[in-house]
Amino acid sequence: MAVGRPRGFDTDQALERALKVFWRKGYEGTTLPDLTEAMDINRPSLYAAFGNKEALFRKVLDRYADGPAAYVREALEEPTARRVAERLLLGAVDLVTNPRHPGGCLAVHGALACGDEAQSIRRELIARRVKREAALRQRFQRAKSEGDLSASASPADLARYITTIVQGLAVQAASGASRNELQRVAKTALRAWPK
Amino acid sequence: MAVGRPRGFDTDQALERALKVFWRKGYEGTTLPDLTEAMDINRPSLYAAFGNKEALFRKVLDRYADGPAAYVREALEEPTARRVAERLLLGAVDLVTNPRHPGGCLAVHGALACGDEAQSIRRELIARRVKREAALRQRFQRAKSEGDLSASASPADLARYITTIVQGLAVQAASGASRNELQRVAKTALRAWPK
DNA sequence: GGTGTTCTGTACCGGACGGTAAATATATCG
DNA sequence: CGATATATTTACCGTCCGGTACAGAACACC
Repeated sequence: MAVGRPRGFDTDQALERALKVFWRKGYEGTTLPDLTEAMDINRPSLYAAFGNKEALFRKVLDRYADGPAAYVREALEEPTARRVAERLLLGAVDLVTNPRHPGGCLAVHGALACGDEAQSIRRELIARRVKREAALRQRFQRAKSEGDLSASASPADLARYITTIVQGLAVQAASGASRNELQRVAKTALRAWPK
Repeated sequence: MAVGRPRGFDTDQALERALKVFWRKGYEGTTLPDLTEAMDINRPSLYAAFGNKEALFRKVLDRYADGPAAYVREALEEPTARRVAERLLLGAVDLVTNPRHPGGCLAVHGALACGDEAQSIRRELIARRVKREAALRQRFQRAKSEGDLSASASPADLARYITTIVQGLAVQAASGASRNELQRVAKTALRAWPK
């Protein structure tokens, strides 16, 4: 066991609570009192354990990707491009309308537009979105070489199309759309899938 | 002419400059110094002419709807549902990737997630998004009765689908997608349109 | 040319922001 | 039992926030 006074709170639980707050209020809209109250720790403890507000948000982002948004990686492992697309869309609907979550997508509305101080977080979120789209494009490329995606289809176009819908779903959920409504959007979107 | 000292600036031009700032930084991310500097007026003049930050933002929203986003109303006047959808999608692409604009859509990322102080603005934006979708649904309903939209099509589903894509386009543009890329997204999306 | 009215400029308000110094409490190690 | 190391607590820092009081400047009216 480590020397010194042991930590009086569970960092994992604290991170989970911070995630919920950032998810609901975005990066800029979340204040340190918001965080310390939700995490039930005081400010110096937060700084000692997580660095600062920005570092905490990045840790929260990783947790988000490994937890609520883990469906993305799972979707990429589906056997066919069509099923990848289906799973991505329906997984997104589940995520953004899950009543146990704050609603919407942390990665989309965490810092879409923001002041100068949050620009670095904004860029980080953009980078993650771009990276996710790239992974999807590569998956569709592979599908093409494997023959389950038509030779005339464009992996880049399809990846961008699916990504666009997923992001649109996040905005819709933030505007109050229901799970059922968004499932129908996903279904409609899939009608555009190449034969 | 009105009595008293005349205003030393053009309110229309000032509003236009405020629009650009809010568009780029969102409601919360925009500070009063950001505004007064861009508008080239001092703070008491801003308050005398526009009320306060929130009232200014609402005026900016109206200007946005009547200016850059006026394509929405025009789109609704297209003769067929299919052409309404086309015009809406391509108009959105033009708007969110117009190099003369800040990029993205003010109504989408103005206040998607925010702190307690901005909740009233967030609700206002949600209300406007919902209203716009309702107008589109009614237009598709009309199209159905006029016969240019298949009897089996769902106006509600289609309206939500198109709205979702438009909002996704805004996020894509904020992530750096090019006009050409998003035009291809719009084209792909239209493949889902009912025969 | 005074007078009333409105706008501009400066300087300021209380409060909230993100972040930290310093003292105290609680553990392990010798 | 010290001695050492880490965590918590309280209290505070400078800065920026949105909003405004007040005095002076520029016009219309009589």
